[in-house]
Amino acid sequence: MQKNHYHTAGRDALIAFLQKNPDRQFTVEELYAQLSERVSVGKSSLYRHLSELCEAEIVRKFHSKERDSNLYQYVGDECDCKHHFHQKCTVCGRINHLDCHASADFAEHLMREHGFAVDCGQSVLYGVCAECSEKGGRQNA
Amino acid sequence: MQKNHYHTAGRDALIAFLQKNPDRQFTVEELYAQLSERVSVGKSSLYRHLSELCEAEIVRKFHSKERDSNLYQYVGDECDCKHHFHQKCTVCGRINHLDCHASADFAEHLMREHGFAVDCGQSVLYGVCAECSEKGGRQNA
DNA sequence: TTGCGTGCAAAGGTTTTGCATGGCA
DNA sequence: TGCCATGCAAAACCTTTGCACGCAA
Repeated sequence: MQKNHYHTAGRDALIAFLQKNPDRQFTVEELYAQLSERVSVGKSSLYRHLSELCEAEIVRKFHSKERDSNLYQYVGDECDCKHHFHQKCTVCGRINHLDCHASADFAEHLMREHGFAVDCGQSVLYGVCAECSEKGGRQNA
Repeated sequence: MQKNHYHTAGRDALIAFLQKNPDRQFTVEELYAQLSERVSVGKSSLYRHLSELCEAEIVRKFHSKERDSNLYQYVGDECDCKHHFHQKCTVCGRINHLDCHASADFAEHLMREHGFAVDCGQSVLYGVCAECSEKGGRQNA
């Protein structure tokens, strides 16, 4: 990929904003609201950028069941996300990277015993994170 | 839930069809095409039924990244899907239930080491299944 | 007979596309 | 200067909703 020929204000602002919040997800609407405060930007351009950034795997697109909308999150380029699973908390929405040998072990088990070549990068484990568990219970189903 | 007062042809046909293909997922469009061959059915009713069946956890709604559309799959009621992971092949689209101790072991590891209470039922592992691997390569990215 | 379930059509929300303009190199 | 990227508006798309009718009980 990597076909962004020109450097433009809107694009830079979008990437910078996402990059500043690597552990958060945003809807297009939220990104539009944030960015249009500072620079002139249209939603169509946002969609175009996000779609391209997703292809380049710099940004990831999620579908939130709770909010029933698409969310975007920066995942960086140097990320070794292809080699570990991701835990997504269904309460707070945060995504944690599971940098742990068990990840690799489990992937290997899947391959050996089940012939299944799991793509860790794509696979998201849903559940409730430690913090939210401690806070007691589930805010939302 | 369980509030279906009446028994109607359209509803029965939908459930029967999904039940006959427990390992496959369908878009609303596909379901509409299949069912409208046999019985009179409108899309709005399909949406209404599916939405209700999802609430009752008889059907599960997935969002397919590849096809970028919502898919529905029968999961039954007696299903112990809450206790094992699911493998989804990104080539053929099939979902396999991972009835295996490693599933539980991994879930326990997540809880013990990471304090993460994973919800297996919601968590889908993406990858390429054994069959598709043997067929060689990837039909679609 | 009663009232829920239905299909149709229209509305609603989100995402994509066409096109002329403006900005980057 | 040439061409890409942009923004606007319209279109396309999927899903929900309103409404009058039909069918199950």
